Amino acid sequence: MATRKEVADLAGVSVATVSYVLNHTKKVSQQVEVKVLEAAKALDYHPNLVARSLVTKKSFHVAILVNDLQNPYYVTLLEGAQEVAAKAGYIVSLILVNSSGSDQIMELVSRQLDGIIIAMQCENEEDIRKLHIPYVGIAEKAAVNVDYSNALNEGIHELKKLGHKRIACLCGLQKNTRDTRLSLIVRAMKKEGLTYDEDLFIWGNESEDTRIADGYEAMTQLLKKGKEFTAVYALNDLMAIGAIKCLKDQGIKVPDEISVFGCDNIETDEIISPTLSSIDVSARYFGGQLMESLLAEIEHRPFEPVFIQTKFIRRESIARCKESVY
Amino acid sequence: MATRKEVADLAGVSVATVSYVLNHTKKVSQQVEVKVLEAAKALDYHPNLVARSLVTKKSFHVAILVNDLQNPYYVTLLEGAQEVAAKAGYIVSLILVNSSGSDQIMELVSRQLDGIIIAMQCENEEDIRKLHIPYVGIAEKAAVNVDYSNALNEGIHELKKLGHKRIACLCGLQKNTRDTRLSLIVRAMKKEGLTYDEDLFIWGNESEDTRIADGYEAMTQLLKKGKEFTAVYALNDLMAIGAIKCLKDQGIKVPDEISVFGCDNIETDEIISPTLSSIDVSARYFGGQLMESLLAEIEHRPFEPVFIQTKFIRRESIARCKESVY
DNA sequence: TTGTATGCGTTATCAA
DNA sequence: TTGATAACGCATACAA
Repeated sequence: MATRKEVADLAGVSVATVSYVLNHTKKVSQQVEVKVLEAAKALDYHPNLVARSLVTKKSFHVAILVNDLQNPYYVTLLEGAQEVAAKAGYIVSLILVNSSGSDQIMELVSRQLDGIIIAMQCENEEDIRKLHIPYVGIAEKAAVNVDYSNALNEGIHELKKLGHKRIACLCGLQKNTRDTRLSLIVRAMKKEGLTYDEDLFIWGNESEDTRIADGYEAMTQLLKKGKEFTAVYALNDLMAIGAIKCLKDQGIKVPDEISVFGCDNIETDEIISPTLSSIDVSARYFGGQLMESLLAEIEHRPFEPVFIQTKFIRRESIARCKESVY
Repeated sequence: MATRKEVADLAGVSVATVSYVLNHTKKVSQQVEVKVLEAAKALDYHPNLVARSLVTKKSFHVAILVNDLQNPYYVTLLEGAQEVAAKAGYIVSLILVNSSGSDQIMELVSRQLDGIIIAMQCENEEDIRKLHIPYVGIAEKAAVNVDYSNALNEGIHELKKLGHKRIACLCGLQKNTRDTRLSLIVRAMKKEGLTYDEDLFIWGNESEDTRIADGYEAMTQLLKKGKEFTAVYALNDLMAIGAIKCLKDQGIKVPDEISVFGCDNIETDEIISPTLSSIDVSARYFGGQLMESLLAEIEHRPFEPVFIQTKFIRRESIARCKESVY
């Protein structure tokens, strides 16, 4: 690996001059410029970003914290974020946060990371704040918000129109977790004059019980209650898929007897049978905007808050209410 | 951010001594040890890994190159790799290689990365070799191999037993791409005395046409040929899922008229209907072992080559041949 | 056992 | 327009 000094020597100039031309940081004469560039090319010189980081205190390195990469939603979000970062010259590292713990998180400050995106329901956001590193999350109201209200209202309205009166909800998260979707779904139901029954809300045990198996489990619990319902909203599509599987296993027909819809509009929705109604949230765009806002904060640029609109996508999993009781 | 010097001052020792105790690199007296540790804790000191990298020339930073994160197979592989890396103190960055190009790859040198995992069908491996950075790929024979032969033999044998004679193959990759699975499937067919018909092999156009839509497209092409076949092997499950969708759309019943099996054993296999027969490849373990072998190379440790065994998983998508013709 | 001093490859400050 | 040279925070050879 050629160093800057070698380039300087070959070009017959000082290291400072090499910096000037390579970083376009000061005016240099045409003569030296070409000499330096030629020398750099001849030596196949690549600047050492580690050394640069040491003095500039900027690493152009950010991290994304995820805990459920098996959920395609987060993968798409990640793709969107990575793309934006790459375009801006940042490299993004993936931190899979699971049981193992937060020692990995403390490392992020040692590594001089410029910023962090928290792409998960985060319990210990406090730990991250203490790092004094710029970060953005997906949970709270922030610079980039997904506005679920439209789509949720639409979904509930659609169910109402089809005659559904008792709608259950597979929440995925623990009770009392503040999640926009969950408060909005309640509001949407009230708005449509539907009876809101706490017993039809199934909560998760862990911070994020939102996988297929969790949907299956939640539906099992719901059925066990023996309460009447004719439609189900699941926090996300994976849960909805699990729930449908459970209903099938119990010999209950979807959508003939129970209508189901989820959220995220993942690719699988159109593959399964019945195809799954869902809410499209532009996960890729969301991820991209999250990164944009993070980079803006890092670079002390202003960032205009963005509100991402959602859309209800009706597919086969929803049908007219048959007034059947479970 | 407290620096090592501040810790030294507070503890009343030299910076070298601080290094000695923090890195356990030299014997120090109990006295100084506690003094240093206390000072470090008091100042909430975190070593600057960037500075360390500059002198040690080790970044504990590796990259994984992927081009299709929408394929759960790669996600699982990534998870396995990341877990191993994290445990060894490495941070892993994700490089999404798409059309945009390879400028990102040159950056990896500048960032002093310790190693690279190429988790994709790679065209420009040459570019990466030129970086003179340790790397491992998934394509070629290497330190860690997935032995598909068992599972493929099993799969073909199973089909043979069920009366299938003409088996098509959706290859996903471009013709002449050397892929273990594709050469092995041919061998398996010959071994079972099945007629091998080139016309029943559908190739991809791009370097990796292996998504759901590609499977759909490949099956469309296959049907258009009008050649007889009663079973299909798809390079991976996504393609198989696309193929089944296509067959359904054409009113062809799976598995009653056509049997299908894929490869990777992704979660969706058990969700769709019919459930998809597949080959389990322990993607998580594979990813982990890839990382192990990379780290071994980086740290100049010996690495015992590993051969990952595969298993054929029979599910609903395969049934007795009805001798129907398409 | 502990301290001093040098270098890692940059950027940046100040002179020239 | 260019060049010395001092940081940046750490590791380490060598001295003490």
